[in-house]
Amino acid sequence: MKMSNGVEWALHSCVTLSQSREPVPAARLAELHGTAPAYTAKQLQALSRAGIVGSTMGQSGGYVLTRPASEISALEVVRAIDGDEPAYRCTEIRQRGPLGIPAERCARPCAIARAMAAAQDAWSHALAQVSIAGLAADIDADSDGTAMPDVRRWLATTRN
Amino acid sequence: MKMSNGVEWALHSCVTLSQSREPVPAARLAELHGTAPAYTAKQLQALSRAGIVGSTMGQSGGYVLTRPASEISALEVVRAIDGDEPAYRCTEIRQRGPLGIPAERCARPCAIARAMAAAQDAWSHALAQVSIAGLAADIDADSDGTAMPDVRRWLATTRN
DNA sequence: ATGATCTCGGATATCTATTGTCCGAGTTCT
DNA sequence: AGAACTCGGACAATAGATATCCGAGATCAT
Repeated sequence: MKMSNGVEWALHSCVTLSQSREPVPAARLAELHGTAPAYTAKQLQALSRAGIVGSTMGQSGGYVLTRPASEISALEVVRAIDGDEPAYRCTEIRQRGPLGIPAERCARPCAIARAMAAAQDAWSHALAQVSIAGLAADIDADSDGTAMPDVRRWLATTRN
Repeated sequence: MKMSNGVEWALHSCVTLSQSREPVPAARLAELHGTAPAYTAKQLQALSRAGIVGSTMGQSGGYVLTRPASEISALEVVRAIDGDEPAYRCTEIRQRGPLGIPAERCARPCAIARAMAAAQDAWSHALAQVSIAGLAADIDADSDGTAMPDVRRWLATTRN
């Protein structure tokens, strides 16, 4: 079970965007994070499709969060990048083989699928309670309150 | 985020093995579940390496659970097949780019990594409380108590 | 004791999905 | 009106999972 690598980039991008009211181009985010520009852009496109960020085209364009950072959960970001399909998909093994159960008696999902779904719900619930604003605050606290001001300052800097 | 498809096969195999004290060959399990024989064998090898099942070679050999089914958690099976690496891996983006934080000040994991780890812990905790015996009981209950007796009867049948 | 048969185990191709990249359409500012 | 900069989707390369096969080893029957 492996999550897309782009989730990390997307979450960092959202945290960074939460520090700017002005649009930030994808290339700028890639430069700040030290990530591949083209691929970073791809993740931002996914966020845009999901409605988490809004895009402005043309000169002085870029991406902005569409909602307050406190109202965007980490779960939304993960789902936007990694897809919202559950990690476990039941192939209905119980219906196959010599002891296959007829589909009519399979109203409820398989017990194994139920257990996996419950685990995924616990995972989702944990991520739903983490907001971008909370992440930004935690990152800031880890650096004794210097990280986010530094980001704001760097974003305000005109591209040399 | 997608889990290996073999997890489903492995869990069903464990539930089936919990109904037999005699060794069951991999080919037999594949036949019962309607799965590809060669690939099913591969999953059982992984379970064997993890110590969840024991193997007996030669004629009338096969696989057996090494512990009571009530003491084997679904989490162990998932880890044996899908690997025990966490779904989210931090690339330490905070150390990169123009605002990169020096490694010496990165004693704690990144706040984003912490949130993801907490979610994964919630997921693991949920699966750790599900035992193979519990799954067998639930599957049995879903079929009004006919499923597991049917499996025992089928396993006792000599291969024509 | 010996042979034959059946078992697992690891090494080996195929294939899908993720990763990574590029260029065109559209918009904004000058 | 022109030019430069932006996003957006379409296009290769790569890694991992999927699926398979054959050899090593043990057991049972003879």
